[in-house]
Amino acid sequence: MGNKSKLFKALADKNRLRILKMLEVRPLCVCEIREILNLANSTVSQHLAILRKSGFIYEIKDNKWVNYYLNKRSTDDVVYALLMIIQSKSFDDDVYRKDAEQVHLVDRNILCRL
Amino acid sequence: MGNKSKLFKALADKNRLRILKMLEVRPLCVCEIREILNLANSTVSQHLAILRKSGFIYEIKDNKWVNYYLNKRSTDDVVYALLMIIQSKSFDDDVYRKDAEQVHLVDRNILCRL
DNA sequence: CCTTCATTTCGCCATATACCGAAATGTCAA
DNA sequence: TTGACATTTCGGTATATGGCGAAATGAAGG
Repeated sequence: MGNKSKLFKALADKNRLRILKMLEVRPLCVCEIREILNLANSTVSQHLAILRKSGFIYEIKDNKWVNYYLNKRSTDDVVYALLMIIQSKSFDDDVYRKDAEQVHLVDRNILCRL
Repeated sequence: MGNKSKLFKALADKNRLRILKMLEVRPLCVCEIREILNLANSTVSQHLAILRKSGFIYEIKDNKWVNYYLNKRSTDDVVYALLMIIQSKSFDDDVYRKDAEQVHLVDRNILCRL
């Protein structure tokens, strides 16, 4: 329903696509994403809010961190289909591969201080 | 390859989505689209250029008109999958339905003068 | 070659978006 | 309650985008 272009707007940003591809590897907190994308915490937080409002991700608070998850079981057909595309083999890029490696390396207990 | 966000940017506009949904009904020229969207010819032309450069549509010149077609047989997996979503039953809206009606009614021989 | 007419390109303006740092918020543990 | 720390919200700025009208382009016919 509503405004379909809003869904595509959420995906129409290089950094937000990188975030979704990283969440494909595992759930992440803001500071882990900040470290990999090399952006300000506030900027990452904004991107996550946009992806969450569109239904592509959801959050679960855990201790002092907020973990963000890829919403693989979205009940919105369009969101679900879009996430399938983004997770498909064809949706690939050097940047995404490098980010995925970083996701395995980052440790929130070391890097998280503003 | 290249910049995946560019594909989503092309779809991240209300009027460009309306154009794709109208082309689902039948090929159209610039002035028919202008009439339905109520935009300037130059604006429609820009939107079509963006959709064409991303591979969602193609053009075939016919007499004095340029006809734009939905590129249903795109060889780019991602473009193909995105067009499938846009053509799916779930991708619906009152605006798209009204536009589709208009597409049946417009006659380029009557309305085309700048 | 000249005219006509659909379309595209250009220059400009208003709004939307991405980004940052600073301040506010929220949560946990001392 | 207070302090520490992850996150979000706020205010501001630079760039990107969508819109228009005018001028340029291109194709068809006289």
